[in-house]
This record gives sequence, structure tokens and C-alpha cells, in this order.
Amino acid sequence: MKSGAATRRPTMKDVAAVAGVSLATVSRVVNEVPVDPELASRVHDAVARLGYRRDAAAAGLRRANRSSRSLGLILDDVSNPFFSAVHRGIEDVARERGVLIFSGSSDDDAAVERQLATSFSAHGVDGLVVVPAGSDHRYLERERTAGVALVFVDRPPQRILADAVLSDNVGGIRAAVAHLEAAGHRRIGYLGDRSRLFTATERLAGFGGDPALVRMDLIGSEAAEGAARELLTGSAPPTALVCGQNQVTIGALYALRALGLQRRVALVGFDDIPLGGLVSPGVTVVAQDPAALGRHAAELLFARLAGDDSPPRRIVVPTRLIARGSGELLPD
Amino acid sequence: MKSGAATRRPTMKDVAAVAGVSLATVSRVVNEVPVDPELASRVHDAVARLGYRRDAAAAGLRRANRSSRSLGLILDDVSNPFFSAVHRGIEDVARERGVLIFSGSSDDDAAVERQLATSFSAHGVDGLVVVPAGSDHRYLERERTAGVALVFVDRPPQRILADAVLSDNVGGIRAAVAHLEAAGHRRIGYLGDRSRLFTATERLAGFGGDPALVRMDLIGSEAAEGAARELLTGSAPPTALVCGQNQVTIGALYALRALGLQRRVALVGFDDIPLGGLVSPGVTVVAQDPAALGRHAAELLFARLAGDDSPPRRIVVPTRLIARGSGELLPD
DNA sequence: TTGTAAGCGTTATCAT
DNA sequence: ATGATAACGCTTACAA
Repeated sequence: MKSGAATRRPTMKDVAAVAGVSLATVSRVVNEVPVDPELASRVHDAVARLGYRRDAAAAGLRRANRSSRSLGLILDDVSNPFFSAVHRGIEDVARERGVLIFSGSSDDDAAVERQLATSFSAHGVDGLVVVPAGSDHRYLERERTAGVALVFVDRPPQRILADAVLSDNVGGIRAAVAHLEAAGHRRIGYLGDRSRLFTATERLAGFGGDPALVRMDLIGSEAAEGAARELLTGSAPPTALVCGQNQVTIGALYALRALGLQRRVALVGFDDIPLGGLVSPGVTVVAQDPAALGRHAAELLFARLAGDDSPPRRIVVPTRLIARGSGELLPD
Repeated sequence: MKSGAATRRPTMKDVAAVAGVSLATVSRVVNEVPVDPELASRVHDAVARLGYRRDAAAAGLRRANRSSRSLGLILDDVSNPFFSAVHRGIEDVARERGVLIFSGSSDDDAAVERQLATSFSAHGVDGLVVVPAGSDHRYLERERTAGVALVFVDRPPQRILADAVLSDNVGGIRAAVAHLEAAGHRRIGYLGDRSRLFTATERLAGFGGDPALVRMDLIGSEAAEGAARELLTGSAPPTALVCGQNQVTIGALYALRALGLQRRVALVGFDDIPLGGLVSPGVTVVAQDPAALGRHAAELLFARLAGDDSPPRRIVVPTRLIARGSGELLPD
């Protein structure tokens, strides 16, 4: 006899047989529908004896609303700290409701996003939380009419009307600029990432400063470092820098250090960077609240699932300026 | 007529009717079982016209192996960069096989771990990848005999025999110590976290230095900072520090800066810290490879699912010392 | 309150 | 090769 012999998982039928009741009664007990206490306890005993647990897939199959008590989460990258914090925010509210989460990374690829969405949907998720990669989400219309709730996070959906939870990109960058201007800065440079991204263009809009001091489409910290060096070594260089994204901030930081300017040129980054307090001067940032983004998205989703059919909402989560030194340097 | 009217998702039956074939033939086409090309193309047309996609739950219900093409992942915390990198490693391997991932955070709570495991199992996952929180995993025996594959990551399972993928904790800390000794250090301090954790005791074992210079159970960077200050301001202070964990390293870094010793006392941390190259001196670390941990775990899992029933394996993933400055400071 | 039986969407068996 | 039909584990009328 092989030791790893597969033992069949007990079913309701098995429980019914052991408890000496009908299948339907077991179902009632399991679903907490009132039942004669005597029978109920026999069922509970049998459940415990057999180690029975309901098959969620089979249960959802016949259930009226076909709910699977699960939802799908499509992130840019599950291992990116910003998105994994969003993930956690969603998990916390889903957990309270006993809802499980399928998660996946689109790597900002529209085809992957779509493939994940349809896979999740095929697995019967009740709702989808999406950080959009594509620029056309009409394909999700079909899922929605089939009853799948839809909420977008961090970036708005396109060509479909649906709920979205966003950071206050414009307000955050405005706050950064105002902070620098209050310190007396008049020549402020802006470094941003891929302008095809919603967040990048929003932040640039929030900047609204001298276009000659703007550098966009900086992908990765090396590109940002190069652009920062170029800006800082040019004629009439800025006395302060605003960075529109994490990696861009890091690149700018390296540039400032390389040029020995880290205590002469002010810097405010958008999105917090880990250990921003450990370098000197500390890195002043406009921090987002990714966990709050996730929590709001999940709450919106569950409200929709509960029947809320008011017009699509857009929730904007405020940012917060954290002064650590680099943003408080005065102009020459 | 309400605009949001729920449209039923098309089923195989619908496709069969439109294509003018039997339900079974549709199933064959969908499952790529050879079928008359003429019929096949009619089915494909109908599938496209109706936007049909197979219901994964229903399919798994009747399928011989009851596979759901999904797996469950229980991490300490999905938003912890180390674990989310493990997550990504697993996702990459699972994606190639069209397998979806349920993920959840146990927050190092055994009860939550167990609850997640049973929930995932109730949803019919084919396998479970677990970063163990509890100290008794016998409850998973039942899942395994029901055919659920089991692989543990980062820490070994307890009271159950199963595959595990671990970092080379002992070797990594030994390398750190050897690196410092090679630079001439003889009084080396060790700061570690919760000794009830497998990884913490392994790393301490790898240290094996003077017990008087060891401080364990440092939870969070503040506690680590305090312990580091105490060690460094005592009599006969160490000339170098080895830190057993991320947050501990950060706490020690703050202590060194506060005492103005960051260029006098050497430091090597276990597990990389983000932006370790931006502070000065750069932070020398023994880096783990969390993505590799995840990939190995997933590969092991799929091998088991494919029928590999050799004895439980233990895979140890090597670490790598990254010299950035702090670990190359010489003793006085 | 309890049991019987139909049905959820699919796969698998068995004739044809 | 194709179609009819039972079966998967469960929920839900409907009957008793």
C-alpha cells in the first residue's frame, strides 16, 4: 500500500450518512439555517469526526448569486512596495468579510491585464480591483453585466465608466511646489516619468512651472540621474527640484551627491522612499497612502456587491508632505 | 428597463445551441480534444460570437483530478518587500502554467495561517505555499492526503514532513563574520530579532561569537537602536556589528549616526536594505534572493503536482555579500 | 422542521 | 468522431 494514497475529502453526503440525516439538513446546518438542535448537534459531531469542510466552488455553482467569496486583484507588480501596500489595504477589508483574493502582476502590459482579468473572471470572482495598464477597458463591460463588480485604483479606467480611487497627484505636487516657494525658491526644476501614464501627467499638471526646467519620460533612476545632472550643470540651473516619482527621486539624489550639491539644491519627491530619514539631509517627500487607496477600493467594491448602483464614484486620497531636510534648504 | 441588468454569462449549452452541435462536442473543442474541423470551426465561431469562456469552478468539479489550476500562498505579510518578492517569484512560475494565485497575510499568527490554509483549501487550490507562522503543521496532513501539494518557504514546517525552500541563513552570517574578521575585527557584536523565529536562531548559530556581545529579541528598529547604543557605549565595545535582520540593521544604522560612529564601527546586515547605497558609508549586506526562494518553491510544488513523490526535499538558496563601505571599515 | 429531487456548468462514460 | 446522459458537491424549490 502506497503511503501517499489520496484520501477522498469527505462530502456532505458522507456527513449526512454519519449523522443519519438528509443531505439537505447538513446543508442547512452548514449554512446556519435554523434546524432542530438535536439534529444540528449530530451534524456538528459528524462534521468534526470527518473533518468536513464545504467545497466553496461547488457551493457557489448552485447558489442564487453564484458568489464565490473571492475577488481578483490586478496590480502593476505585486512586489512593488507601493502596490503591495495597496494589496494589503484591500486584503484587510476583504478579510473582515471572509473574501479571498486572487492577485497578479500585469507589468503594465495591457494584454497581461486582460488575460488576468478574464482568468479571474473564469474562476468566478465576485469583483475585480484593477490598477489599469491598458488604455481601453471596454472588454470589462461584459464582466460587469455578468455581475462582476469593478473598481480601479491609482489610475482611472478608460472607455468605461467605473469607480476609481486615486491619489491626489495634482494637489500633492502643488503642495511640494508651494513648500519650496515658501522657502524662497523661484527656479524650480521638475523631473517626471513616462508621460503616457495618468499619474505622471497629473503630477506634471500640478507642477505648472517653467517648461524649460521640466524633464519627462525618465525611466528608471539612471535616466533620472542623467537628467538631473544635465539640469543642474546647465546655465541658470534650478535651486530646487521636484521629482514626480520614486525612482526618479532616487536618481536625482544620486546626481546631487555626485555633484556635491545635496546641501545646496533643495529636493522634494513624490511618493515616500524607504529610509528617507537615514540619508542626510533627510529626503522631504509628498507621501501617498497606498494602504488607504486599497481600503477605499475594497470598500467601494463591497458596496457595489451589496447592491449600491449609484453613479460611478471617484475617490481622491490626500497626500501628506513629510519634511525631512532636503525640501527645507534655502536658495542661494 | 434598467441599464445595469445582469446578463447571464453564456454557457456551453448556449454555445452548443448556436453551433448546432452537442454539449459534449463543445466540451471537446474547448478542451482541445480532436474533433471534425468543420464542427470545430462552427464551435469556435459560436464561442467568439457569444464571448463564451469556460467556468473554471464547474469544470474542476467534474474533472478527474479536481484541479482548479490555482494555488494558495500564505505569507507573513504581502506588503513586506521580502515576502512580496517571494510572491513575485512564485507568480512568475505559476503564470507559465496558467495557474492563479490566492494570497494572504498571516501576520505571523498561527491561527490566521490555519484559517487561510483551510479557506484556500475549501476553494479547491491544487497546492499551498506557506511561510509558516505556527509551530505545528499537522493540521495540513489532511489537506495533503486529499491531494493538496505542500511547500514551505523561508522557514521549515514543524511536526510534518514536507518540502521547504530556505535561505542559507547560517552560511550568510558566517560570510559576514568572515568578511569582518578578514578586515581585522576581533570584537564583533551581534543584533538579532525574535529568537522564537527559525531564521533568527539559524543566523545566531551562524554567528557563533562572544555571547556577551549578542543581543536578541530586538523587535523593530527602535529596540535595535537602543540595543546598539547600549553595546557601543558599554565597556570594551565591539569594533564591528552584524545585524540579523532588516529592521535591526536600520536601527543600528540610526544608533551609529547618533553616536557619530558610522565611519568608525563596521556594520554588515543580513538581508538587503533599500537604498543601502545612498547612505554614506554605503551599507554592506548579506543579500538574500527572495524571488529565487519563490521560484524554487513553485517549481517544487508543480513537480509534486506532476506526481513526484520522492522524499521531502530541502532546498537552500545561497546568499551574497554586497560590499558597499560599512562592512569594510577597519578596526581602530 | 425535514426530506426528496431538480439543477448549477462542466467532464466523463457509454453507446452509436 | 459524435451525442445522450450520468455524475461532481452543493443549494434550493417543493413536498411531506
